[in-house]
Amino acid sequence: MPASKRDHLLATAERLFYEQGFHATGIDRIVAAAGVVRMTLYNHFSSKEALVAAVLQTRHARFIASLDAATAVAPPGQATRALVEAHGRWLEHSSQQGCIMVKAMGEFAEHSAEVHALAISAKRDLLARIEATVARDGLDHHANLARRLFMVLEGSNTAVVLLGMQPALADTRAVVDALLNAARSVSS
Amino acid sequence: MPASKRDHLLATAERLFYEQGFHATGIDRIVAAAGVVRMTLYNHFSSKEALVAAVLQTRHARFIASLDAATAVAPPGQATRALVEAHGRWLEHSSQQGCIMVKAMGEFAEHSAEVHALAISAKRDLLARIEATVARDGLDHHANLARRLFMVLEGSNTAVVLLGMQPALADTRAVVDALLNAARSVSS
DNA sequence: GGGTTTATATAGACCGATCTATCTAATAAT
DNA sequence: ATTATTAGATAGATCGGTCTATATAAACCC
Repeated sequence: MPASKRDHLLATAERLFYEQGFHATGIDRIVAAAGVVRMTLYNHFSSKEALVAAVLQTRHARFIASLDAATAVAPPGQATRALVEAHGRWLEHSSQQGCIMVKAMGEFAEHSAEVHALAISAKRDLLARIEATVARDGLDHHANLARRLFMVLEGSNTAVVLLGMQPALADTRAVVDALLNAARSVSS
Repeated sequence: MPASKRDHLLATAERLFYEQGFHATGIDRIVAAAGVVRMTLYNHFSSKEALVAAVLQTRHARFIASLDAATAVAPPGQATRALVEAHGRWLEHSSQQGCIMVKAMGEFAEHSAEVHALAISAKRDLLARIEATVARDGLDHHANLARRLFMVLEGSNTAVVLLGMQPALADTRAVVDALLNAARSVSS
């Protein structure tokens, strides 16, 4: 009972795009790695651009689902920290080499308005989630705090590559703590 | 007195690589934009990979020079903030669409060990500069603090694209303030 | 200065490889 | 019978890189 060829193509393309880059990954390599033939891919996706868009959409859906699952069960007032921890777990098992949306922005800013807009909206989606979570925890100045937490999580994406996973996660927690403590006491 | 063709090629390639991506920018487009002929490029650079490496090196040298110039003239105890401000100015006039080293890591991780190592070492160079600057300001736990400041500056690269320049810079300052205040009072 | 070497740039043909995408015909699977 | 998949040829464009022949111009020596 293998998953559908379409799903298998999506998973294979996601891995190759993420590891090798979008433009550097040809259709032939994707279909070869997926063990299907080129027409099977074009049967499910109208173009490489459509395949890239589908990859980003499905990956983003998984990401958001994992964040939502974590915040949903968090104790009152702990949703923000739960979101940060969930983000850390996402880095650990799905994003050790940088954020795929950032990579997509870099490669498609001038090449595909659709893909670029998709990556941007994924990031805005994350920011909106952070803002809603911060508000739910009853923290003051939640819009300001949310943007700053967002910035820290963005930084942790790169820090993982440069500092290693465990230091990056520890430093992320430390910076988040500093922000949350400052928010409670000072309310800048 | 036009700059040398080599310098002009470097500047043109840097702009195109940054805006359009590395793999998506062909040799033909670079030489056409630079107004030179194909062989002129290969006269100065042995391959596209060598051109990419040269672009990253010269850009990084400019970046580091601007940071060093700012910290060199900073009042005692203010070098860290001066570095953060210098980084912000770099974003304003040279890096409004993400960090070129991050883009290079994404595109060359599996395609060029040389380019990938160069981008990594540029980031480590920045981290080392932050660490030296924090130490010069006499701040405690300077290695920990430096890694966290580094993470925040990495986040600001992406935040510029998603939030706009001025909000990103303001949020960067706010997070840096929270870290520096926490470092002085709590020494975690 | 005049003539000659030397380095740099131009123009453009050329190479094999790869790129995305399409087409048809045969073959499985439901 | 219908749908999905395979196999493979094919298209035209572009890729990075090489080659040769010509032209320009500064550098050097007498």
